[in-house]
Amino acid sequence: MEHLLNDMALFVEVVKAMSFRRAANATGVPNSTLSRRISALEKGIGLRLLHRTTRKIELTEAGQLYYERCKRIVEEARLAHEQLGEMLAQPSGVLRASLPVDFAVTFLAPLMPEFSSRYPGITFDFDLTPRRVDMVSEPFDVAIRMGESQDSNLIARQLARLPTYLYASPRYLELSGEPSEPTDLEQHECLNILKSGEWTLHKETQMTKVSVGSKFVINSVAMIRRLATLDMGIILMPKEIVADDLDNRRLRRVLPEWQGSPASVYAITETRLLPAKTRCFIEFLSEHLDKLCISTQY
Amino acid sequence: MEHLLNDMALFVEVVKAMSFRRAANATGVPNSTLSRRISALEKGIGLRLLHRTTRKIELTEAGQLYYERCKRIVEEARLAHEQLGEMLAQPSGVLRASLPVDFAVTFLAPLMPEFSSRYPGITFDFDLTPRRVDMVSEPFDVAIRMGESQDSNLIARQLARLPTYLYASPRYLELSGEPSEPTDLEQHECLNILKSGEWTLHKETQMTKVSVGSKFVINSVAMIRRLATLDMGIILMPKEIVADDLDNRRLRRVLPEWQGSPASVYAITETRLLPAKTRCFIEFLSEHLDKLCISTQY
DNA sequence: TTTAATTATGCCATTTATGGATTAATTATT
DNA sequence: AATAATTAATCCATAAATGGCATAATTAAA
Repeated sequence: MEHLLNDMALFVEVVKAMSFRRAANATGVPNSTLSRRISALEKGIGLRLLHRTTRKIELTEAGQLYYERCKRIVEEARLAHEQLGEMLAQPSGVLRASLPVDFAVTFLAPLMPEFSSRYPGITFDFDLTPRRVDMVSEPFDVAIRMGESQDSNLIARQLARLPTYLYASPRYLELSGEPSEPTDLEQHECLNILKSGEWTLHKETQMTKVSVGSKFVINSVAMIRRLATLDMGIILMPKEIVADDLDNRRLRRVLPEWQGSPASVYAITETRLLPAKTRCFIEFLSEHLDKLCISTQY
Repeated sequence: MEHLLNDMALFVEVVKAMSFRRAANATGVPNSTLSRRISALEKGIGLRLLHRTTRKIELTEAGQLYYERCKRIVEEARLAHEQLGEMLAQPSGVLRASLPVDFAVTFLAPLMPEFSSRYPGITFDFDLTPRRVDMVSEPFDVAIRMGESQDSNLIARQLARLPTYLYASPRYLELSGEPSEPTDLEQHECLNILKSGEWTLHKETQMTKVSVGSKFVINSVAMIRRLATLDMGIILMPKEIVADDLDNRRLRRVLPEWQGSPASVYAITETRLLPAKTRCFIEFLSEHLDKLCISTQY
């Protein structure tokens, strides 16, 4: 009793084909179903729409009237879906993203000129407030997170695994001595994001874990990096973050044979049913950050 | 995967209520169904339409766009159905009927002034060609038939059972003698529709059958009646048919204690799903012919 | 007139959707 | 801060729709 809308579409098909059978062939809906659905529609309305003879069908007066209306309605519905399809295919609209400021400044900013010119229809609304994984209540299209963000019922796609390296300022190393083995780090001030107590280091096939300590608990990469340039300790992070400091010799690499566990970058969305703008953004980031990984891996 | 059209309507309801629960209350569709149908719609389109939190829902960009389209489409569909509903309720249009000429002249014609003024929106297309029960191929809204017309898969509604009486011209009775018992009829020229050989006669609780013969096989009531007025035999028919002849003394009743089996009048339609014009016509005939039956029964 | 072809519908086993109660989760209230 | 209340999503037994096949009925062709 509530299939009226869909039956309308079937009715339009039958009338267009002027035959149940041809409509069945055209639509893939079996003729038994067509026949039953049209009958149900007629009963639902209370009027016969088609005069059926075994050889051909004709519209009744009511059917003629109804068809004219239905044709338009079904057509408009098709257009509505197509329009949404374009939204799926043609990236446009406002892209609302929540990102860590350090990721935005270091990785995203350099990619924006190309992205923006490739997808001129997209405008941007970036929120760099740290850690806001509300996603469900906040109207973000996507959030970028670094580290392991395993929030339940959110979709996390890994964009990159950035290799990390150890850095310190020349003056810090002068004062505290340069470590020559990973275990030496336990005697040093190791500035870490949050208060985790263990760094995993790799050298070719070797792997070792060192528990590291620090006076600081800080949730800002920029601040940790700034402290490192002020000779406050050793840091472990992707080289891109400290590229400037390396150029200016404010920092230099420590234990250059060793590297830390890659820092994962995730794009987090509330659903997999994404509009084109979001899909393109994530895809673009994934491609370009992947390149970055490969180019710096070795 | 093919419920898109109906899900559109549900989506509109949910958005109007801005809540699955309220939409469920408003529409009677359980919220579990709403939830599943909206999800199916989103998967079908490939885009999320609603941002759901446990406390409230919001439209996504795509949802906003889609809603504006859907609202209009659903509204138009509702209007289309209402318009057809009016067709059901407000009798109008051309009424195409096939009727026996004798029925039309004798019974229908006198009723037409009242019917026509009660339903001014109806115009008429009467076909008085004898016996055309095509119905399915011919675009008749209704056919009136007298006698027993038990055509399969056509809907026959009995409009009246008209009592029949025996009539003959005074001169015929002079020449052939006046029957005093039903069995006397077997010696007379009994003019009959078609070539049936038996008349069933009633007198209060008595019933008797007489086999009757005639030189004629005729399928026209008018012709039989004309022959009777020309002293050619005895006829058995409703009194209304011969009312004029009775007034003019061209015919008078024979065996006045006896009457024949009632002649049934049927309205035959192809379907029960009738537009108002047809329903009103049949209803009107039924009422007025019924009155006729009762008034003449005794 | 007979034959063949075409079409809508009835039937029934299978697939699919439904709906009431439960669950998980979040907001408003105390 | 903790509780209560409200809401959307999930589960599963039941109900309904589907689709392939057979049938009836009719027209076109032979």
